[in-house]
Amino acid sequence: MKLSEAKQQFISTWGAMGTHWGINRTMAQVHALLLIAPDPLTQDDIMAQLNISRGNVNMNIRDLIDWGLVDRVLIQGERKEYFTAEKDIFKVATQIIKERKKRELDPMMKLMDQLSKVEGDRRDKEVKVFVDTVTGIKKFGAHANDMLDVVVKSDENWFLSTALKLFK
Amino acid sequence: MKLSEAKQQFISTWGAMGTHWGINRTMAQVHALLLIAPDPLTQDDIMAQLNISRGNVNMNIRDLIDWGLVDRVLIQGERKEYFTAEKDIFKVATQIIKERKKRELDPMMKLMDQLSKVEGDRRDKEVKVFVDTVTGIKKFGAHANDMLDVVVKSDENWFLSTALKLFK
DNA sequence: ATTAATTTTCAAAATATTTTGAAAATTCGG
DNA sequence: CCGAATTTTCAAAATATTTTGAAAATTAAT
Repeated sequence: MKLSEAKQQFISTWGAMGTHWGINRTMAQVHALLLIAPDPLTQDDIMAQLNISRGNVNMNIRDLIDWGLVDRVLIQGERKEYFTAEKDIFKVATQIIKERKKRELDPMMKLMDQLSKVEGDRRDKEVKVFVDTVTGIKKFGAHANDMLDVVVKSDENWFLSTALKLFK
Repeated sequence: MKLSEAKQQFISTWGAMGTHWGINRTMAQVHALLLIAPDPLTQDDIMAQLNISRGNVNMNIRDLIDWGLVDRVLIQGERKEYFTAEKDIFKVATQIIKERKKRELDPMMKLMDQLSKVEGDRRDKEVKVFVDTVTGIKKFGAHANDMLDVVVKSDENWFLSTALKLFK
């Protein structure tokens, strides 16, 4: 397979995958493009390569920066802004996990705490099932939280990788 | 907080969360409704409680069954079909993880294998960055795969929970 | 076999999301 | 400070997704 073909394939698959992960196709494609770009790119480069409008590039780049996945870089003597993506996939994953914990898991757990304090008699079936469900989610959330911390903190830790396999 | 209010809140939040996880709002809401229902529900029950059309309920129930999160139950003497959701959240998570591994992670890894065989000189910067990125994703995928297996196989395993905390 | 209850399908309508592109705002060299 | 280059914004247009609802298919009781 030719490099140009492989790049296309990579960008398009990464984009499709993005939609399964709650980010939009274009944002994921911009990210993919930057991931495999040896040097920083400008908005115009991205527009040209992905065939999308300036406004679109601008918005998606901004979101990627918010997610901590892309950085602006200033190239001396150049007026234009350049953009570059973190290339280390473990760092990328770490960043995504951190953000999603903050944006999704934490608020969800806070809500479950509240909901578990619902009024009503525990002997009422309706109440019992509700509280049990919410409690189950809280427990799972705590477990997931621990797991994710391990992923985030361990990166390519060899010992951990080995340890994990013991549990399989 | 009243039970009815808490239920509403739960359903609506679970639905919103679904959109961040690549499933649609309604499917997540139907799931939420079934999670906190003490007894199996019919399509009509779901239509009434969520205010959605019959066709919509039907399609989303089918998807939930495909995901292995909901089961049809036959109630003796009744003509209608009833539906019930797995209530154990750890089992729910296990099921979701298994499915998503199969639907997303596995194909992605297969593609990365192909892409890593791209032709071209490794001393070419373009080629190098591309191959390095793809290789990084493969490594991460393997790691993620192991982690997820641990989650799936360990469930509420106390020892594991404790062990995980050591790595934090 | 007939029929009424129930489920499924799917084209069209409604809704939601994404994209565009041109105008406004900002930045910066001279 | 001026003006050209660049970035940002955002309403409107394009596109994509979800929902509806009625017709078709299926099911099961009589």
